[in-house]
Amino acid sequence: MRLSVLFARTLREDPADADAPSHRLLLRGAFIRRLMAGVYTTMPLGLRVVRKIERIVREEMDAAGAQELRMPIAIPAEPWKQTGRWGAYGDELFRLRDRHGRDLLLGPTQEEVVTPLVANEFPSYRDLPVNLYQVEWKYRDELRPRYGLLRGREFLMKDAYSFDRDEDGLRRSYDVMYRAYERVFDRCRLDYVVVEADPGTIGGSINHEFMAIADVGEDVFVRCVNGDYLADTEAATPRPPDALEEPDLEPLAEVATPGAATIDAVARQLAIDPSRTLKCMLFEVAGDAVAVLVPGDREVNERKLGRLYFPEVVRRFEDEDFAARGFVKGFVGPQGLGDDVTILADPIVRGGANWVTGANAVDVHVRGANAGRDFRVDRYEDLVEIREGDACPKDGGELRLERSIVVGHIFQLGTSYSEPLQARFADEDGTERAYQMGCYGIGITRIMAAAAEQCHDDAGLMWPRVMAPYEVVVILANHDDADVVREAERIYAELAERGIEVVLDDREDRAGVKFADADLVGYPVQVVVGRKGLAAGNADLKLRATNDRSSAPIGSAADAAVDLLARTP
RNA sequence: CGGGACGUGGCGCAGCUUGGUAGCGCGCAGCGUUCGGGACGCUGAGGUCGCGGGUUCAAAUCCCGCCGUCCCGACCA
Repeated sequence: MRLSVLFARTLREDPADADAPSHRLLLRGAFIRRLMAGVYTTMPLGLRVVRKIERIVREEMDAAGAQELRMPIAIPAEPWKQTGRWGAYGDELFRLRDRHGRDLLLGPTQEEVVTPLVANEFPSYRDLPVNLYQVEWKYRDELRPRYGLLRGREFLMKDAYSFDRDEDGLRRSYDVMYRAYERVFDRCRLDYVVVEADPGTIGGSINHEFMAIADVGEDVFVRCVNGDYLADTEAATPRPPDALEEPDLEPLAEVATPGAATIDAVARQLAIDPSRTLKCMLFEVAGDAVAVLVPGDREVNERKLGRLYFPEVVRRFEDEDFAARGFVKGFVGPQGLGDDVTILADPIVRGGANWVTGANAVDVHVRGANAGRDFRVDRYEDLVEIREGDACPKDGGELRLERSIVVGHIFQLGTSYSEPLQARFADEDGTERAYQMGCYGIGITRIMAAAAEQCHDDAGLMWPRVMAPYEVVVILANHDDADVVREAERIYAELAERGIEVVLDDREDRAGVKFADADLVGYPVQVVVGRKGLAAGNADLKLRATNDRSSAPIGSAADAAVDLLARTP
């Protein structure tokens, strides 16, 4: 390819509405162009990157025994109504209606298509297991698209679906995919971690997230500095401090705290650290009141609480609840709560004594409240929001919060789709059973953005070899010099001949413009052919990954480029 | 959907407070000089000032409504 004809105009300045490095650089490098919020045209350079990622994914899926097919994007709503997702997916679903008034949707994921399909085609246990995948554009009307390709409303995803006879089979299929995913992300040279994710409200199914480390990532996870613990913030459990050995118990005493209805106000009035206070949060679960105790400087993680009571819904007390039960908002303390209130405490509370907490009366708190003596704790449960610096549950090491981008997510679905869709196969004993399903997603366009986040410097992108749009750029530094042109053309042809993906920058621009563009677009290797180098019989090379420059005799410039390419990550 | 900011040639911005001929830089086209880290000179093309309404002799500028975009939050493969 010659850059003089390539449909790619780089931008000299940062676009005003791009903030994240990947968004900024992909726009500037002419990989993508925005059409509307969260929807982008993939330009020729960008499409080459996408294709390369797809190829890696396809190779690993095929190697794992999955079979590629291609399912429609515009799909009927009926099966979605059966699984309940027509309603549950809410406004995120792109809905449309055909001329006959039938409801359709643009697929955000394809369980409702693939499941009935498999039930029709493979109705016997002898057909199983089977794993089907596709690489197709997905549509989700995100609440807030952002960061360019990182959260788009249209995005390219590889989605795979496994069907097994039983749970053992599902686990085997899942393990195979888990390992295939590791190979995909290893080959993509991503710095990533795998975490067992919050089972959430899907129903306690096992699932893992593959998360590429990036500052702009939307998902926060914790990692022990000693490297032995990784967890999603929604699942992370800090090691509680040791219980006090022989606490010097103060007497319980009331203290006036006029107007101090917040932890901060109480701490200020009494001149104590917020961590000395005991926060008592009230929730309503199935008509009963639940109190959660955490130190005043900590937050309750309501997702953890929700999981504890799933499928019951946990709701934070509102003003009416306080009024109805006679609690004083801002002055609630556990010592006054009756037997009808379940009192949960985070284990961290064991490490403290002589708490300052509400006295269950307006403008009054108490000092010296102690568990056991002054109030009871029905159960200790992990309910605290993890934070930077907490102790690792495994070795007590310091926990650090890091951000990441979810590039892959795999689930053991079980029968949660096959049951409502009545997708059953005949088992060996003749009975009908619902398929045990797994689903496995990889965000192709998201990998592209994540790689851009991880591989760039001030000058531009630094693609790993496997996803670079082209491997080598031959820069013709003086387009008006016949010798330079001849040598550049020769090296370009030789590299192409050797199967290297190469572009020739034959534009009539000054050398500086070409150098800047080469750095911006991020070709792994640059070969500069110009008058200056030629006078010494050399071509000059640059390895973008390190920005190291070198020279090679013009006659062996192609060899030198190939050698350098081999040194690109 | 809540909070914030912004919308002026392809891109980045000024002009708006105090209404009166629509500007600058980059890019684009032509000519010339330059030519290994985003050159310079001259000439030129290109704009419903997001859209609609209102005030006014007169609106990019003031008022009302809407739309769009980005950031934070809620939410989420």
